[in-house]
Amino acid sequence: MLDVAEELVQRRGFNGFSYADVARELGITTASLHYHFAGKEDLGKALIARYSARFFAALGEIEASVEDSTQRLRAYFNLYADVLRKDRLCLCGMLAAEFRTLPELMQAAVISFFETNEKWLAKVLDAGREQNALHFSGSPTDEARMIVGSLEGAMLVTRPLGDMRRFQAAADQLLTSLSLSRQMAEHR
Amino acid sequence: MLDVAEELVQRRGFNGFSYADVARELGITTASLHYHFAGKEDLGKALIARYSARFFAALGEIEASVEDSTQRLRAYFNLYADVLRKDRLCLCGMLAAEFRTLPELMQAAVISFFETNEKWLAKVLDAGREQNALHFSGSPTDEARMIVGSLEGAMLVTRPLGDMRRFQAAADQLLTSLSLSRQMAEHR
DNA sequence: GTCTATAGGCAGATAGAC
DNA sequence: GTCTATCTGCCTATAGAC
Repeated sequence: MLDVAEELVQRRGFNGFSYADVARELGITTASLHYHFAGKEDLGKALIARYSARFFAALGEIEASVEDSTQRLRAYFNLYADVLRKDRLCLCGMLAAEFRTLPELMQAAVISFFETNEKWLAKVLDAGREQNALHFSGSPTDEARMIVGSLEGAMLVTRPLGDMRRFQAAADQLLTSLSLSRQMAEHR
Repeated sequence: MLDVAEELVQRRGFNGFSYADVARELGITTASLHYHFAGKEDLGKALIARYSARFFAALGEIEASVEDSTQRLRAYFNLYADVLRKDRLCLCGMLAAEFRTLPELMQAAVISFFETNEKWLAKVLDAGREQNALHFSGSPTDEARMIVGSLEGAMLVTRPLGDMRRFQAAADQLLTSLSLSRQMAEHR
């Protein structure tokens, strides 16, 4: 149920799908859907909550299984690539576009997703720089924000153009610029 | 008429506004709107056409009035910042999110916008590198794609978070990394 | 939990008078 | 060009039977 709705939102947007779409796909009626999610806002909140939980769990998984900072970044970028490969946008990236049309509680949940996401990334960046494995000029927070924006934007623009390599090129370039050992160090 | 519709699409998305919204704002009826734009798709096509024309005219203006490559980039980034300052997304960035729900001709027009946009930017980047004013590792085309994605994404994520400085920080970082003279040169 | 049935509203769109 | 009036369809949502 959430699976079907999630796919629809990530592909078509929150304003681009209906209860009827979800119900048809599941072979049930819209009335049944309303039993589980009284209103579309409830469904939306549930979707963000589950997506966030899964995403942050994946971040924890990366921390647990990957030591190297560069490899952690690579794994992090892969989370986005996996979404895009399924011809979807990041759920919260899509909702960010539709932000002005969303109920308040959904807006707050979207903001919270990005803040937590960027906080985790900033931590990884900070640690990587500490170990002299990653190199960037500004604060870890600013760098994290820049990276999240770039990844979300790369997904956004890649999908219409339909060439997955475009996203990969952007991700590779981010990774390269962070890994190059001499470039930024000289300017600190 | 197009002004009102454009604002609505850039703020709320193509699926997030109606003929009634436009008509109300203008003090006319939806029937009158249908006289000028038979269907929503026609309105959408007209919006993209005008937005693209205006955007590309602005690019021409930059070429005509600014010589320095770095300053051209700065002016280019400012086009995006100006849109965001009005609490809007790039029209085609918004439509890229909703891509899967758009009529075919609108999809084609969105793709065309990005291709022309990136072609212009790649030309500026190439010239700048030629003059040793800009520095990047891959092809001008790849770099242009990366920049467009980053700018679109920065707008996307900045708006919900509501802090314009976030976009500026991302733009500055792009500009800085392109301007630094030593970093990439060593790795060519 | 799922159904049928239906409400009430708004969407995009059209006919025809002025 | 703009209007009134209207259509048809889809949307979210609810009542109540099974």
